[in-house]
Amino acid sequence: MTAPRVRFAPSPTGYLHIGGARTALFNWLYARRHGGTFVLRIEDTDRERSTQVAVEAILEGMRWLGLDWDEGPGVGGPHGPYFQTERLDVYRAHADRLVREGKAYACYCGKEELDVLRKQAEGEKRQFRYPGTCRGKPYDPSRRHVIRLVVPETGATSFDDLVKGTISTPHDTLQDEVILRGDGMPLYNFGAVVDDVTMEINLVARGDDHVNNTARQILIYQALGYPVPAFAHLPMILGADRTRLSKRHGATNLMSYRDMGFMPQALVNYLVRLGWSHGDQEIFTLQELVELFDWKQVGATAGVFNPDKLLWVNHQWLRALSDDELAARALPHFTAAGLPAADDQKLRLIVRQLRERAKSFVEIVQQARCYYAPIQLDEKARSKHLTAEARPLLKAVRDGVAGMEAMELPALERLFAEVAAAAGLGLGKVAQPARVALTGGTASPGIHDVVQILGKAETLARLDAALALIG
RNA sequence: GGCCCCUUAGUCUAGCGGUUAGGACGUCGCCCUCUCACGGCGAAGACAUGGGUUCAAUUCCCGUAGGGGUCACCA
Repeated sequence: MTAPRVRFAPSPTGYLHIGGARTALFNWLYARRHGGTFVLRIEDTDRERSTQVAVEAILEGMRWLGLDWDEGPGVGGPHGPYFQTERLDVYRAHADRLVREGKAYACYCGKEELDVLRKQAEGEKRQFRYPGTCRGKPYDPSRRHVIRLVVPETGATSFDDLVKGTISTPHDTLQDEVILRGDGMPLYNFGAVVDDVTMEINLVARGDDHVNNTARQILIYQALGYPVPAFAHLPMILGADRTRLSKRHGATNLMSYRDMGFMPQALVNYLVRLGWSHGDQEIFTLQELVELFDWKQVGATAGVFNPDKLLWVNHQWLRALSDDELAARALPHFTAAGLPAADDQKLRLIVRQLRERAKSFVEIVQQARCYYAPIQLDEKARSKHLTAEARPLLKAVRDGVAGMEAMELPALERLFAEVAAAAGLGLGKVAQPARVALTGGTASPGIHDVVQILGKAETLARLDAALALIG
């Protein structure tokens, strides 16, 4: 088989969203799997909505996920330019040829008059189709016009989708489509086809909201006399209510997941499993995915985005990190939260304890807050554990710690055990009050670890404060 | 509404004519235990529905219902 050339062609009208990221990922995986080429093309012909900021945001998202492109913005390539607005002459040339060959024609109908017809059809509960008024009219470049493709009225166009199987579209549901606007801008279907042809794309993989465009595009390929590529339409990602994923369902901006403390590997892992599978395996590295990816395993059904599962996947990735890596990656989130953490031994002790307890960097920060800021004493925890009965126990722990040189785990374990034994109580009777005094709450890593993280001075200070509080 | 696509537990999925319908997230219970996690064990929970085809349908075909997508001088 010839090496695949695939592309991801976002329009820069906003940030890179979850769905787009998955489309890009599948394309990238396919290209890498077969030693093909992954092209990034920016479809910015909607001048109203396209922005440079959005272009940057999309590139940033791609880089964050680790999806590098072989041709496109920044890297160039032999089929450039890769911004559609820089390719207007290409579309014009192709459109002119179609007009010359009688496969397309200039249409002088105003938008307003067509809207009237549209309304009328709507009123009669009729399907509106452009009536072909300008078919056969002579070409007059001096009048403002659009270019329409001559679409057959009978028959049907079908294709074999790599994920959905054979899909057929009757021509009577189509119309003489506009391929070039009055201002010379190509319409989506035309621009995409001309670019895919000139960029030698041989497999088009995109969201299945494009299924209905495919027949129209195939008609354009045929009018142009070019080979039709293969198609793969990926099912949509839905929200919990099974409607198209949107802001209402939570964050759809890929990069906001970075800010929420997710690892890019986790997003890739989760996104690929939403619609693709390899037996019972849940966790995949990018390398594994490159080796295993296959359209055959891509499901045809839309999937609901499940934040809980994403969090679980993220946890799997997080806990697999070494202490050093985990600390380094978590640090920016501490800083963002305004906590004075540094990449030091203390941070490493903290992340070592929190890797099993926190599923994201943000959760790590939440759970580690008490080691960098004054404790926020939970009232229920205080009334239950910082009691008169607990006072002598805390005092004993305090004095024990005061008498120790360094905060070594074995010594701390001995201390807490001795205090409990001396009082004839279980370890919990000592540990819980101490935990509340030291962290402000009832949930934390092992009490010895907490003391070690806090260090001698801070431990004593917090214990004294608790003692004073009890009175 | 027309057209197109989809349909295994709450969710993601395995399955590709004969299985006690498997795994994962989540939920619940028990164990471990200084709390919380982690881990271990266990439980509840699915083939939308009606017809065919077949010795045999979750699996193949058709209808119905439900869901999604799309019907622009947007992409």
